[in-house]
Amino acid sequence: MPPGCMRSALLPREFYDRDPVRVARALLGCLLLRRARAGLAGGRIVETEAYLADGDPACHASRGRTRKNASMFGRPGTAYVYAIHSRWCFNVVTEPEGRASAVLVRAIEPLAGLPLMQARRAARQAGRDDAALPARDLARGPARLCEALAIDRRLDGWDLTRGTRLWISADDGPRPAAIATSARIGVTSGGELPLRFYWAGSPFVSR
DNA sequence: CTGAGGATAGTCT
DNA sequence: GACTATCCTCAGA
Repeated sequence: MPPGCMRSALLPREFYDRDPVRVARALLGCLLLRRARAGLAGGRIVETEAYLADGDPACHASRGRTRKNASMFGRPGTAYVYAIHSRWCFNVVTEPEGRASAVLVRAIEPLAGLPLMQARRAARQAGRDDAALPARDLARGPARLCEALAIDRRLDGWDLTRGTRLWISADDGPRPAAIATSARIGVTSGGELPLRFYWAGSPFVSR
């Protein structure tokens, strides 16, 4: 861990209690951390996407509450983890409880627990080459990120402000010199809204 | 009970 | 850029 991590501060609930676009931008540069029995792993958030409570068909809560998206309706700072094609995606709930907006964390720059992340990622690809994956490929993309950090449905609904198991900290390390914007990746409904944000120039961004 | 669909990623052209 | 494996949830009958 770089020195900056030592002075990192757990993000309070108020951080998440605002519109998802602001949260998505503010999360760039923050540290996503995961502690499990196997050890600590995590890194710097470099890519996010916002999903809006109003007028956003791509938002999972747009057609009301179901068992699957229930945690989206929870307090700001709650984790929303869902599966697509047998892979996991990790979101942070934003705005006051019941609004059901969120930010999808799409990629991190791995900083802590690289061997652990490599082992987790290699496990799925068992049978392929034995070479360890480069840091760049450990957590580039939402499903890869969850695999590297061992995030699955057991963490759906987890309170990120607790500061255990899975949490996010501010960091006084580098901040993005520029935040790039684009349409969200893979969304079939919701148009071309510029709701994807990423650290311009970072090699750890997906695509 | 059945079928459609999905905020992916790996592979091929 | 296109194709698709693969599986869980949900809506509809």
